[in-house]
Amino acid sequence: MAHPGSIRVLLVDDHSVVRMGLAAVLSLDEHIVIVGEAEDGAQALEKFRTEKPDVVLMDVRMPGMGGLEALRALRAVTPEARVLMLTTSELDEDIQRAIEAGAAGYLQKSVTRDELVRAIRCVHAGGRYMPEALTRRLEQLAKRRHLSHREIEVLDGMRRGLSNRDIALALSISEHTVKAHVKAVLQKLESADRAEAVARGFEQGLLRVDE
Amino acid sequence: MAHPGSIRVLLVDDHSVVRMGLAAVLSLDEHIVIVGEAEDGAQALEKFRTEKPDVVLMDVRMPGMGGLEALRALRAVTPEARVLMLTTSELDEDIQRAIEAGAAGYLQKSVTRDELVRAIRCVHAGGRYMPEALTRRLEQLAKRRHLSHREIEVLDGMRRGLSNRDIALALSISEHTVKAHVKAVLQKLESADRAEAVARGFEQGLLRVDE
DNA sequence: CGCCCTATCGCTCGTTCGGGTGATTGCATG
DNA sequence: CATGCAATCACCCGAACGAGCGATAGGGCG
Repeated sequence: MAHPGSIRVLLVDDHSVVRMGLAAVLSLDEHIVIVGEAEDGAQALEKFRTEKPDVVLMDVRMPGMGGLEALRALRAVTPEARVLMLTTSELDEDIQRAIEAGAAGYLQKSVTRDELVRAIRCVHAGGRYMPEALTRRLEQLAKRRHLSHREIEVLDGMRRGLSNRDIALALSISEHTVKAHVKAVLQKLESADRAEAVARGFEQGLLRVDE
Repeated sequence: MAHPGSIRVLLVDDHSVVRMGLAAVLSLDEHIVIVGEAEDGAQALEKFRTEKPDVVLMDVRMPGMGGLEALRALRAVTPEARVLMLTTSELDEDIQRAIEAGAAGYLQKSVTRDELVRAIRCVHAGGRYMPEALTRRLEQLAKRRHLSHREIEVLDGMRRGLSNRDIALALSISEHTVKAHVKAVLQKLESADRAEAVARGFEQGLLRVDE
């Protein structure tokens, strides 16, 4: 190692431009050494085994094995791995899942060089790093009433244009019960009708575009 | 200019990491010179006036004035401006809009260094650059019936949970007309009801999560 | 053991939705 | 000029929706 206290970093992002950018930004700090790059989750696991980095900088969205899966897989094998998640999409409850999955921090790609370096140092030192804006979002997410498993299934039925009766058939329950669930969904999502409920579902990440 | 045939490039992206990455990638080519960077649309217009770049590399999504607006504004004043749009979100009909607004090319950030440089040269030479994958998407988009402006307004009403009557009030038209629009939307989106239509709206990028 | 939440089922009733089938105007494209 | 499309308005009607009242049974938790 070039410096005694150097921090060995592994970059994981499917966009080469972003990797180059991170490398360019981080190479300005003499304590940080890029020991490897990976384009997807599988490569990340591979590189982690061979390079044993101190900190992993990982994109959330990647083709194939996504960042969250990779994070979980990594933590399952090596719980002491320090992983800083990076993202472009700010408004997501991926954040929550990332934290639950054991991320040591969560950053947006719009971070300044300074904040990025601070975050890496913080994480390397064993701490957690979370930008203020995101902690605020987290609180919002915690506040929001969350739907039960059944209610989400019903919401998904609505999304697919099914009538209450058809949802009932699909779930093998009575139409009355479906209506009860629909009512609960509408209340919890503060929606006037199923159309708005579906919209809220998308907005809050309960429903996803990629099917 | 360092080289006689050098291409003067302006970078526009709100993520400093991406700008650094692009700068790092492009500075490897001796014919390309970064003459400026901007963080948003307004800055881009400003920089364009002062620097007169040959090619503008612009992100689609930016806070404040988005990339598309900036593109339109730029082309309105300087129709000969050569703008290459960059994006992370692959599945979008922003592409179509970008082309309509006069973009000379459309790239994803996952491009290789090689392709990026080729695209810049191509655009600088007066051509258009469009990755194969995106041309295929464009055809798909062209196939799909697209909603009129009014129909999208009505769809947005549905998304907000408004009844036909309320949409009518909001748009200052009769409820009958709204029903006609709703019917057209349901047909075009092949939806059984407004809930599914809203879902399709999100899936096809007609409606956006960020409000 | 109570308490809360979830899932399930039941009924009524007014409102809204969406299909069917029309029409007219205006604008643009060919 | 004809054709097509968007936007506007109009009527009828059955089916679906959502509100407002319920109830019962099971699981987790203090």
